[in-house]
Amino acid sequence: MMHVTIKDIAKEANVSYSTVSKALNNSPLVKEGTKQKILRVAENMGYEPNLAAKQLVRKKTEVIGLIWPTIERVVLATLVTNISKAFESSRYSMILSVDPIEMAMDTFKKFQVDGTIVFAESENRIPEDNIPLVAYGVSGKNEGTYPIIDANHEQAIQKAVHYLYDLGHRDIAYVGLLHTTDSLQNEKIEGYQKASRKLGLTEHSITTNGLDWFDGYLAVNDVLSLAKRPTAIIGGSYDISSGILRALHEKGISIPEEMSLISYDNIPQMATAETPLTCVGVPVDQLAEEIVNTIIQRIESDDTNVAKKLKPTLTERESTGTVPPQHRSN
Amino acid sequence: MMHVTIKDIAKEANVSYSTVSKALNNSPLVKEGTKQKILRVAENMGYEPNLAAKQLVRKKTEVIGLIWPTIERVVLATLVTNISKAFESSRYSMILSVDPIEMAMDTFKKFQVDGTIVFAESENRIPEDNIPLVAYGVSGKNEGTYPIIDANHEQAIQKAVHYLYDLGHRDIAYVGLLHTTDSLQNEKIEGYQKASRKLGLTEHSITTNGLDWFDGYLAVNDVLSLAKRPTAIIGGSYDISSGILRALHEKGISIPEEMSLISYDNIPQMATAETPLTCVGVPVDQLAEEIVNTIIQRIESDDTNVAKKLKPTLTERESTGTVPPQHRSN
DNA sequence: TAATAAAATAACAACGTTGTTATTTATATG
DNA sequence: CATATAAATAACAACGTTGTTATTTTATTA
Repeated sequence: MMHVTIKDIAKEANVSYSTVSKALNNSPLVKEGTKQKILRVAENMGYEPNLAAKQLVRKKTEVIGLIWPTIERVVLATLVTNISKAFESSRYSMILSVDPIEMAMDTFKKFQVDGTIVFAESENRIPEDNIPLVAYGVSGKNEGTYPIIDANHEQAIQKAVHYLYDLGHRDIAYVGLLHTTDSLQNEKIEGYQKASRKLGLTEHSITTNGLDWFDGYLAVNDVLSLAKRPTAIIGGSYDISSGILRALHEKGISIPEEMSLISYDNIPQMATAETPLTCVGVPVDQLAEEIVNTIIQRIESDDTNVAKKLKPTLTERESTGTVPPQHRSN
Repeated sequence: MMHVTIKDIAKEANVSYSTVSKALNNSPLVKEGTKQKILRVAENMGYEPNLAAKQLVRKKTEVIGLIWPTIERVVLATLVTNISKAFESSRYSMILSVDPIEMAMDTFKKFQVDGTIVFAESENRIPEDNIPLVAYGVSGKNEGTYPIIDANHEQAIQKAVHYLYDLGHRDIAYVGLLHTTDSLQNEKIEGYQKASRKLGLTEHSITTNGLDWFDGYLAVNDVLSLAKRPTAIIGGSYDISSGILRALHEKGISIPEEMSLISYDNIPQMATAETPLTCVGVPVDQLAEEIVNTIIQRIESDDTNVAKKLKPTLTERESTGTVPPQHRSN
């Protein structure tokens, strides 16, 4: 059985194919009665519109391309899922490429996607090919040809520090990747430092060797051998925090009675960790929502809006509590 | 500047647009001289062919859709990257959807992809929508409307056992997810059991609670408290093995002097683990190659080939060695 | 009830390609 | 050198839509 076209429907319904087209697009120019009849016939015949033809005349695809060159990072996987879900309630659908940016752009240009979302790692300018573009995750100075959506990492960690402070903690360690050129990591550290200074706390920052779980795992030894043993730890990412969590369990340190733990990254996985983790960061669903809205807005109103730093949220779970009595400062 | 079409080129080059079309498709029907001229003009004008138009008449897109509903699994991420790479040397390109199968199929049907690859988790039949389809990873009985590519998990683990046996090991533990309905896991266990029986070894299978790294980490305690302490461990997956590795390091058990470790999954990450891991499984690049070839072949010759179980390979690294002297059985 | 306005439908030209058929131009043949 | 043949190019109809313009049908008015 060949593909059925509007002309087939027209013949079957005894109308002209232009009327069919209008009916299928719910145009007010066709009488309700005929519209219903045509719709029914189309349904019966199993009509599927031909995107290529539509595209050829309308020059719109209602498809967004997402470029994700580094699929190995779990946090981003969650974001992708959320973005995909966010598109469901719009008239757009999403396709994905894991190729390097330039290549992916080429593919998407061929497909004539209406817009692209790029998960960018470096701060390098992305060559904009006059397809509306929105980037995620390249902080740094933005020269403003395309919007950049980013979480406010600094503020997130600050929030974490203040939250712990309010619970009575005075010795709070930060475990993450220090001494790096990765601006994302650096922003977090700055948040930690600023908040500590503001609250008059001594800083205990412990560097890891990488961003994997065992990097966090190993760092716990360093934390515990600090001159003044901290009562709370802030983990710089989901992976690092799960390593920390594992190590603490291992050493029989109870959470949150003896040690509070709070993690960067606000993703659902935090709730299903060994001990459900309190965390800070922009919730992924919110992030996804924002990215989707921005690209759609940019497509539909050609709005060259500027970078957006999203406000992080703190989600309280079982891994944090008030400071243990024996450590309470007078 | 508007999009340049073959008609624009035709005007510029003083030929008819049909000649331009032929020239651009390198048809033997146009004289070498004019062909060159046209190509030059096209280049100069920055011509980009319009896929929609081409597609409308040719009914081919030379694009393959990959459906990957469960992006959270790292091993699959590596496979995706490899598949994408494998397509580079063909005339096809690949797009990805992370939507549920039915939804993704719909999107791809709209795009009129020439074929789809599905990463299937369950053994449920995938509704084939007369777009050529190749599935990856649903073992089980295949009723044969589409090819299923799968690694021979059972044979892989058997290979691991035999390899360890040849190194002198007589007490080999298997750490993985037991007692499950997940047929992939079960195949591995069967491999372990069959090989053990064949070689007359006592079985030491330790079940984990899940497939995460800490599941492997935790299982090590069970391994070490077995009546007869094993001299080698087979980890059921990359994640599990990295947990095992971590735990062994932690406990100061040297690898491979005191304990050999071999992992299922043959991915590049194995080489960059704390201790480079010996592993078994079909190498991802090979798997990717096979998947790509199969779908292309199916598209181009409508070959309804049957399921393919790929032969696993053992890659030797630093985590395995001969059995320690004190454990040697006479 | 004819004239007129409004509503519904039909006709048709785009959109940018490919592939088939028709025409022109160059080359070989007797 | 006229003629048959081959090579090169041009013309044009698809492909399946949308949107604009032309036509028909129906409703409204004097």
